[in-house]
Amino acid sequence: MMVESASETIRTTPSNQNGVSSLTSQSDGGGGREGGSNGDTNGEISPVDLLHLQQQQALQAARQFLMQQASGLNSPSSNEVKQNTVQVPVSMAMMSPQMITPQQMQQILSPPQLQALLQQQQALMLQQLQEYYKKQQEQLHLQLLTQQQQQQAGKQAAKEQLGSKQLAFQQQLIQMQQLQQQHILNLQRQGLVPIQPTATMQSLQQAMCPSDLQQLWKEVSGVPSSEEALKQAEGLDLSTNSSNSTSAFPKAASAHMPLHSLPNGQGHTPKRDSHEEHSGSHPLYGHGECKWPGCEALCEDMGQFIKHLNNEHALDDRSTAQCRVQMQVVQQLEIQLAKESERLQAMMTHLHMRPSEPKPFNQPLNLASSASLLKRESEAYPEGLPHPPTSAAAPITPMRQGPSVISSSSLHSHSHHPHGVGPIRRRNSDKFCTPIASELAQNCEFYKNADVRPPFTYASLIRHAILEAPDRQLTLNEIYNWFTRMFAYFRRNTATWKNAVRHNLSLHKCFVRVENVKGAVWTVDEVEYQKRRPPKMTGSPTLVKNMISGLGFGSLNASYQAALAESSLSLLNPSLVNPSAASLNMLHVGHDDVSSTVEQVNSNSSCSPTLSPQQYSHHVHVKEEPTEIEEDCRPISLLAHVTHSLPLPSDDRDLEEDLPTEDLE
DNA sequence: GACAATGTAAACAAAC
DNA sequence: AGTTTGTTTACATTGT
Repeated sequence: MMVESASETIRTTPSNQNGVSSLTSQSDGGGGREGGSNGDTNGEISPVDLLHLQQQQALQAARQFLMQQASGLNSPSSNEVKQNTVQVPVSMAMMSPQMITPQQMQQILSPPQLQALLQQQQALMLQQLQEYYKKQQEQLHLQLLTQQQQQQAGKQAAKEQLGSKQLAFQQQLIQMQQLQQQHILNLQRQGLVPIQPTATMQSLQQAMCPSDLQQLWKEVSGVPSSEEALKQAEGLDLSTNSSNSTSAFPKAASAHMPLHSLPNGQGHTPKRDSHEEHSGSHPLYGHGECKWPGCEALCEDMGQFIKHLNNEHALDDRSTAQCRVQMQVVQQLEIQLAKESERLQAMMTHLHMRPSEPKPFNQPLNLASSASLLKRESEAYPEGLPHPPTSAAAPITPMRQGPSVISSSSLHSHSHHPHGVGPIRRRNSDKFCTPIASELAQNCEFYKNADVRPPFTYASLIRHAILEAPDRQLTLNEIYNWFTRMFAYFRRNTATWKNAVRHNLSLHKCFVRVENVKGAVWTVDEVEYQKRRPPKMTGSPTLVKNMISGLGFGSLNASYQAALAESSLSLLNPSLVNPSAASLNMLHVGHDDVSSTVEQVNSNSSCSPTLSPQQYSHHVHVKEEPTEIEEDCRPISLLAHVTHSLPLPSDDRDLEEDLPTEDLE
């Protein structure tokens, strides 16, 4: 009985893949009103009007600024159908073809890159915004001063108006702030930025309030059409209405989306399809809620939702405004991404990191390649874990490895899988001597919190988990725990990845099952593990050598390595990193190549191959509960001095086999 | 195109 | 009886 799935029922249903095939252009007639002229206001030419004018100019500037950022908008490209609507966790903001989805970004870029990129992004945008706000404020101050002077001058007539003007200014300021928040929000909404729920919620709430949106739109979108101008008078009412109709607005809806729209394709960012009325699903409808920005109205079924949609989100000012805002959000993100991509490309080019020849384009491919490059780097470096004797070749392999390690493949693969969890081939790590440790070490926190699929294969992850364990052995359940503990990503789709884990454990010889008093535990047979890809490099040792020393990589390698090592040491659970683990676990098993290298490790000689896992576990034994990060009471305390030996040379000395258990195999 | 590595799904069976 | 753990098989995708 396939009980298996029973336990993890979850079974990511989203088989619907991504019903949302197309992002059909936001028809919404959006483009329509270009704004500029809002001739609405009155007609006297008083100082007040002058002020008003200035004000408008300021606003104009603001609009332009925003529009500039979104200038890409015009390019209809962004509307093209994205086949692999893959569960883009983020808003479809990134759906533009030339853009990579955040998820893809995540997979392509290493976490640190991602973070850096995002931070840059944010910093940049914030900076811009802040500058702008500053200017605005200054301007307003000036204006106010002027007003005061005028008041003193005795123009009482204008007094009232001035008062209102001041109010207007204030509003403007507020709006500016809102804009700013909105901006930040947008970034977060992408899902690219690990969000602090609390902070985000606030900004979200503030930013997404319908009425705010409306105002925002009015300011941002430039001048209202004549029609709007007419309605403007009613504007206030309208907004109040809106807020009534959707009283509950602010929070959940908006707050959820960004947070949960994750890889699994549940990202429901509103997509305005004109022909959405599809039978089963609607991009704006999910989890029984209306996903219209800022609206979380509950709708039991499609019918009700449609009704709601037509009633509450009909083609009116508010909806249009919201739509516009959304559009801008999307555009801005796209633009920003493009910029960053370009920058990255430039950087890579500059650093001669010819991914695969810097392609003139800046999009995906490059990113992918660059990513792969980076990956390779990481691969090339040692990680907290020791390298197998044969590793001499290992570290290098990656280099000779073609340019595209990850490439688009991983990007597309998803589409085939119902679960957002596409077979992401990050052969990178596991293949050659897992750089996992370093990667992980560096981005430990990142993976823990970000719902990003780690760029490692199951095998490498499992191995890492096991090696990280105090006694280098874990029960299946512990492995599971490790996964969930270390990766936010593995807190979902449990059925899937757990199955994969089991599958990997059984499939790879490198994972040895050892019967223990307390049941069975899994250990890693490093030799086997390394054997996995013998054919590759084995060929030309000389070549290897060359690669190591030659290719300026050597040096880079070293330093980078050191850095990585250090960081990993500090970040990673000490017990894990410490070489002792390595040495320990490699209780030598005298193997050809290995043996040679082993000499260095002699220290451990004590560990006779006879040390069976059981015994082992006996004295160190910690199992039971996922003891996590505790210091393993391991007898051997090499850590002390070895700590920094990580940089290839020493550690490289491979680990040997882990335990004599191989026979079990 | 063959092949290896990897990921996912699923069927089964044995152990808990 | 229901779960968990393991093993296998099948199939798809990618990269070599």
